Amino acid sequence: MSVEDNAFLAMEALEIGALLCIEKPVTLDMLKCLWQHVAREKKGIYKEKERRMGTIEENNNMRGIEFRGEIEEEHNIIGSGNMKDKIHEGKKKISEPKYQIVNNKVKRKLVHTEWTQELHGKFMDAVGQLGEGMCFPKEILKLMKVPGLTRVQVASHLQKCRNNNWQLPEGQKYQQNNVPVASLDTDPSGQNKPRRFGSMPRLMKNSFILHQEKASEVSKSHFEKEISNYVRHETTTMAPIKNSH
DNA sequence: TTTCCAATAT
DNA sequence: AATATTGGAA
Repeated sequence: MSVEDNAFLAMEALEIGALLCIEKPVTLDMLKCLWQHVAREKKGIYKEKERRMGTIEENNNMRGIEFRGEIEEEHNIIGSGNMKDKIHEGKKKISEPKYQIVNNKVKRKLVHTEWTQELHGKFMDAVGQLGEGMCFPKEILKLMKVPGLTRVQVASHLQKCRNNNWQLPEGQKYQQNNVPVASLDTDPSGQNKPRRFGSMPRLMKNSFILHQEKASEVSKSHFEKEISNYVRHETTTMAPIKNSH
């Protein structure tokens, strides 16, 4: 970056190895474009020619690189990132930013979080702590303490779980730390009207079944009891299952 | 203003 | 199928 709008300087920088020369002050617009150059470089589609020649093009305050027309930010999100090169950040599996070259254009690849057994376990723990009527994405997120995880992501997962529509991705076995069970209505004041919001996800049935398979007699009966609690709860305060065609 | 959440998109 | 995004409502 330079305050100086100097073509010669820019060329020199490019000779030395700069990918791009931009003028100060950097605009937000400009910043939004930068990733494309990184992506390009990574893909090795930089031709030495372009470095030396495609210079003095005045383009959105950019020097040294022509990007208008040739590279366009493509907002279409492609495919789903293959989950291979993941890195672990805290407890959340995230993917590195990914790009893909299609038709000589740089496109962003979709990156999404994978709800692993561990992540889901934390989710369920949080849900269990919060209890029926108190399960809001924001609160769940807070209790989960997973760096990088967002409220919206939790909300999406919560939706799936509420609809009993979720299962572990490929091959992972489910195992819970705590067993979150909607507590029975023990509210003595009797003012425990069903809440419109914040309902607890209903994934417990499956979990119980998995548990029972290897559970001792004692804990088995324990689970059965919990199930009955759950069932009762379901019929009293759960929203009806939406029927899909 | 912020957050929810069902519907819908990818 | 799983996760993300949207957009009206609370």
